[in-house]
Amino acid sequence: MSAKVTIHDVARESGVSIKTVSRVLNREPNVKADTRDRVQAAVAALNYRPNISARSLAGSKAYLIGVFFDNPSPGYVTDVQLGAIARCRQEGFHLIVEPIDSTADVEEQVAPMLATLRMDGVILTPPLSDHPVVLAALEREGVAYVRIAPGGDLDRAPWVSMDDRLAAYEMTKHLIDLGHKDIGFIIGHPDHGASHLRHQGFLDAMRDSGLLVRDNRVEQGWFSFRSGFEAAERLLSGPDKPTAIFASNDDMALGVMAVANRLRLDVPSQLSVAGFDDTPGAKITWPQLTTVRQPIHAMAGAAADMLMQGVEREEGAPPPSRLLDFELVVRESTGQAPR
Amino acid sequence: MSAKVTIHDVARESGVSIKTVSRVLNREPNVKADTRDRVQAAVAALNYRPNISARSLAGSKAYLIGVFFDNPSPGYVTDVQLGAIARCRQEGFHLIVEPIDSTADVEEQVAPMLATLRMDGVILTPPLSDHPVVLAALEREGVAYVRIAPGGDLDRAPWVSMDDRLAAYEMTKHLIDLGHKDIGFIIGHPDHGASHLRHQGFLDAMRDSGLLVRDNRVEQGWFSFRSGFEAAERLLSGPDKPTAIFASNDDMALGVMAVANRLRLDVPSQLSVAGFDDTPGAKITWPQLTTVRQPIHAMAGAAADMLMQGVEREEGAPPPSRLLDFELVVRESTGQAPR
DNA sequence: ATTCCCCTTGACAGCGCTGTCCAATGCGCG
DNA sequence: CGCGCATTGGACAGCGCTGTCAAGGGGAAT
Repeated sequence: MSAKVTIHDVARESGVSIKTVSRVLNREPNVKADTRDRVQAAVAALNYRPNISARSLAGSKAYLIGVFFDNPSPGYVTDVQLGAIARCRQEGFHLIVEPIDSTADVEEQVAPMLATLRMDGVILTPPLSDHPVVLAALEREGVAYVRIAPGGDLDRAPWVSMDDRLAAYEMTKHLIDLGHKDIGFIIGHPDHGASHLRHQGFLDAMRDSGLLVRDNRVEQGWFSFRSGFEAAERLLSGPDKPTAIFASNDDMALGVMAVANRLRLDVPSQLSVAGFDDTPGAKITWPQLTTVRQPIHAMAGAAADMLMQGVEREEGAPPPSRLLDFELVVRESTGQAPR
Repeated sequence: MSAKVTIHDVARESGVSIKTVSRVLNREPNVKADTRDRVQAAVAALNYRPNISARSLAGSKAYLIGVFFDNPSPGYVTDVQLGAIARCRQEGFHLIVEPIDSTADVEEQVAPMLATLRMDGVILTPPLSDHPVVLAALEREGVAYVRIAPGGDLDRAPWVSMDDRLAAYEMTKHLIDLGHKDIGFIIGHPDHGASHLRHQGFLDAMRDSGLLVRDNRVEQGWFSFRSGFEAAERLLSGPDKPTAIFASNDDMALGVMAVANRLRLDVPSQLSVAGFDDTPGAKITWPQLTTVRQPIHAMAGAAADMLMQGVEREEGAPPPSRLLDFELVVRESTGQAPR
């Protein structure tokens, strides 16, 4: 076990006071370049690392960012973590992950944790981005937070998102351009704000192209493979079938593919299938899924950035939020409509 | 923002010294039942939560458990996190996740983090469980750790695992019982200790049944969908095909399924496919994958337990490790061998 | 040269808690 | 009735760092 080296050791080594060491560590101004160099040399020589507990106890920063999730999609979750960590590392911050079980007592899970940890901020992933109890607890404890892809109440707090409506609009357009006129749609989990936006984008594109959306062409799903599978069974039962199905996420699209497979419907010659998210699963199928690439990694990184910079907004001003770009990923699961 | 309530407030409220409050918080003996109750009532009344930074600065515990990973499989990673958290919550511990990029300078990623955070312990997931630089850094910094599914050097430190060899053995037996005699095998990533064990289990089962394993029936994979896909292409090219393929993990098995699909080989009537891990992907395919359920959640929980109890082993004694049970999950991707 | 100011640096007091050590109290026993 | 021991409670000193405040030093302005 390497000996613990403290700020005092560095101070002694470089012949300055501990306060000055603290100054250079925190990149405070008003330190002579020469002094700064000496301290940095000592830090390097002793291999000194400030103790995070001491820093957060004495100071106002905890160097801890929380990530809350209650997301059935592991790919999404890890992507968020990776994106956030990438930015945190550079600033010496660390990530605390906290799965929240929304079916249990949320207040009880969140409140104690916020009080003990006193994190600098937390990143909320859907569907937690819109969870009233979580938001309220965060505000009550005075902990800053950034919502990823919130569904509504956008002025309440800073957020990072992408234009879900536009993405769904463009995907629908892509299908229409391929000649599809009768398109089925599977709505996502109603608790996720994005579900509504994607649905709206679909509807808008259909309307703008003068296409009819029949009632029995829209099914409710829950973002899970199974729900997509079941929705597809309803959509594809009987002789009257749509020529394309646009599912609100990849997992459900995979469910659609499975049904098509079972029904011996060839994708894409007899049925086009489109997903949303570009999860790893999109490539783990054959044919590979046409989908929308969400900038999850970048969104999480941006959220972490905002938190580390201490997102503070002036009274009345809109929260400093960001809308990132998505990308339409056209692969093999969509093709020309059968005539 | 709720006012910060400290241990002093609780002490005043309950009419004892802060030290006594500390005693009841830490469940130390020698506190009269009556006193303990008064203190607990005050804690509840004031909604007091001890500050974790102060605790770890003053005491020897940090209430922080790290999880290191460099795993391409998000399902595995989240499962580990969920399993570990479930146990940590009960004891008031929190989880720090740290992705490690083994292709970059590992020492540089691990050492500073260990020094600043001073965690109570870290959980190592494959392939990090066998990473020499990580193990060495942990030992040098005197940070306890538990390895999940390590490949070798088992006496070095505590671990939690399952019997990978036996599981692969039984899966192979399952295939043999179905009448398969010509079975292909796809080896996992060579850096993962389990890869070797699974391969060995396969070989043992074949030998015990008096079956021959031809050289061109064993392919090297990397645990990724793509590597499984490519291995399957080699295995299934030409007229001389195995009747079953056992892939060392689900992602690769999914790759095999994709190739079978493309080749218009019906699974399972013409080709049986078996995977390993029971990741979410195993159910996100049609037919669903026969696989081995790894007790990932339980393994992570056990690892967290060991760390929180302060795994200390006497000199010479073997580390207090645990082998958990696996389960063969037979679904639709395996069936009777074609005659 | 003198005054003023700003740039640098350091002394010191905590942050909220635990560990150590000692005092007070209560009990059984000779 | 007094002594010794076990039990319980409290005072106090840090843990390693940052925030506050004040002091010293050198240059620009007068």
